[in-house]
Amino acid sequence: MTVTRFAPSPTGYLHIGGLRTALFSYLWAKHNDGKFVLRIEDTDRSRNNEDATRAIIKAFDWIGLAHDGEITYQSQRDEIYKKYIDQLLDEGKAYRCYMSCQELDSLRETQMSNKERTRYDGRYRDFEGTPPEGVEPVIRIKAPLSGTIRVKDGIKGEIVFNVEDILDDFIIARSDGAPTYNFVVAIDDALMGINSVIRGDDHLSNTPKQIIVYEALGFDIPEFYHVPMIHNENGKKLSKRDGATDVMMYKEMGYLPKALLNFLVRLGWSHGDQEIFSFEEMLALFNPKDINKSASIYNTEKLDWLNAHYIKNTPNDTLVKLLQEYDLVLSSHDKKEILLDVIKERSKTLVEMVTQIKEILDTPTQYDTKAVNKAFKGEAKAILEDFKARLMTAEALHLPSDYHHLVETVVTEREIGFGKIGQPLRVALVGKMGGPGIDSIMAIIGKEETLSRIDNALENI
RNA sequence: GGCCCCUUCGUCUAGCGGUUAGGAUCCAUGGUUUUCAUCCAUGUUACAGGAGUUCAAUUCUCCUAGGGGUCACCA
Repeated sequence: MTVTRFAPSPTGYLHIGGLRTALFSYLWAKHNDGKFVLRIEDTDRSRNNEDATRAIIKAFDWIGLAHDGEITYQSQRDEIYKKYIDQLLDEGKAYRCYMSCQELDSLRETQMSNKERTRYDGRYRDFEGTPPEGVEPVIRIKAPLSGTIRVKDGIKGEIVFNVEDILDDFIIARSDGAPTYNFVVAIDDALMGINSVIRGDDHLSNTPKQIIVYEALGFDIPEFYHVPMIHNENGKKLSKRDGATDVMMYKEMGYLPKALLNFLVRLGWSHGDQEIFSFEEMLALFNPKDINKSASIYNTEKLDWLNAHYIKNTPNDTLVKLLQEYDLVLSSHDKKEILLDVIKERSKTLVEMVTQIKEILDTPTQYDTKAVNKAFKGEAKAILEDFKARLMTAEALHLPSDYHHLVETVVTEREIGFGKIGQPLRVALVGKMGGPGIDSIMAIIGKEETLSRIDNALENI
C-alpha cells in the first residue's frame, strides 16, 4: 500500500508551496488507494508552536484535504528516538563526540580560511580515552568515509553523491539529548510505513544523510520524489515575504478551494493539454513521474481565470452558503437566483461577487460624473419620465423579460435606440456605467425600488 | 566557494529524432452585449549558446553560460 505524508514544521501558517507538495502526496496516496498521513515536525523545542499547528490543520480543513489516522507529533516520540540512538551506540554505529561548540566553530573557521570544505574531522570517531570534563557530548553517526550514495528519485532520476564531497559524521542527537532532523525524519518515515516521500527538492541534499540512517537502522529506503521549488517573480525560492503565501489568505481573497487546488496541481505537473481538473480527475490522473524537473514561477493570473471558471460552475445554493463567509446573507432574498446567475458570470472572486451584489442591492448614494455626462444628454430625462409612467401602471413584473418588454415599448414608440433609455436608466439604477443588464437589475430590486431610484435620479441629476 | 538540480512563448506547460513547435493564461484586435463582464473568433511572442552523434536534432551526448537549491548542536 502506498503511504505518503506531509511533514511541516510548525513555524507559521500553511504555505502555498507546502500545500502543493501535500496535494501531490495526497493524490498519489489516494490514487493507489493508500494512506496520506500528517506529521508535525516539532523537535526544535525552542520553536515549537501550537498555534502554528492549529493554523495548518485549519487550512487543511478549508481546502478539504483529509489526512488518515492520528497526527504524529515528533515532540511526543522522544523515547522512540532515544531507543534508536542507544541501539546505534551499542552497535558501534554512532558515538559520543565531546567537541565543544567553540571548538567546532574554530575548526570550521580554519577550514574556511584554507578554502576546504567545512566538515567534522572525526576526532572522536574511535575515541577510547577519558572524555574531557564539563562537556555534554553530542551523538554522531558513523557515516561512510568513501564511496558513493545513490538517491533514486522518481522525478530527477538517479543522483550519485560522492561521500567525500558531502558527508561527515553528522550529529543525530544534540548535547541536550534532543535528536536532530535528518535522524528523526528517517526513523519516522520508516516507522510510519511511508514508502513514497514526496517533498520539495530543497531536501535533495538531505537525502543522503537520511539514507545513512535508514541503512544504519536496517530500514527499507522509500521512493523519493523531489518536486521542484516554486519561485517568486525574482526567480528565488518562494518565501513568506512574497505576498500571499498563506493558504488562508486565499480564502480571504475569495478563492475557492477547488480553484486553488486546480491551480496548484498544474504548477509543475500536467496531463497533456488539460487545464481543468476536477478532484476526481486529479485523483485518477496524477502520477508523480509526470512532475516537471524545473522550478516554476509563482504567478496567479491563471488562478483568477480558474477561480472565475469555478464560480461560474458553482450552483447558486452553494454560492449562498459560501457568500455567508463574507458576511453577505442572501438566503431570504426572493430574487437570489437571478442575482447570482448574472453576478457569477462576471466575478473572478467571491469578494468581487460581494461588492458587485452590493452595487445592485444598495441604493446608489452618488452618481458617477462621467456616466451622468454621457447618459443624461438630450431627452434622457423625458425618456425616463416616460418609462417611469409606464412602470407605475405595469403589473406582474417578475422576470427580467417582463422589464425588457416594458423598455421595449418605450424604444419602439419613441423610435429610439436601446442606448437612449438604457444608459440613463442604468445610471439611475446603480449610479454608474457597467454591470449586469438593466432588465435583470430591475427584476432583482423590484418595481418599487426601481421607481424610487428613478425618482432619485430625476431629482438629483 | 564545494556538491547537487534545472533551462520551450512574459507566465503555466505539451513535445519523448522528421511537427507550419501545440494548448492555456496574459496582452491586442474584432464579433456578441443598450454598458461592463462572460462567451466566440483572430493575432503577437519560445526551443539559452556552442560543439558533436545522425540522412535528420527542441528531442541523444559533451562543453559553456545563466538560474536555483544546499552546505548548523534549524527543520
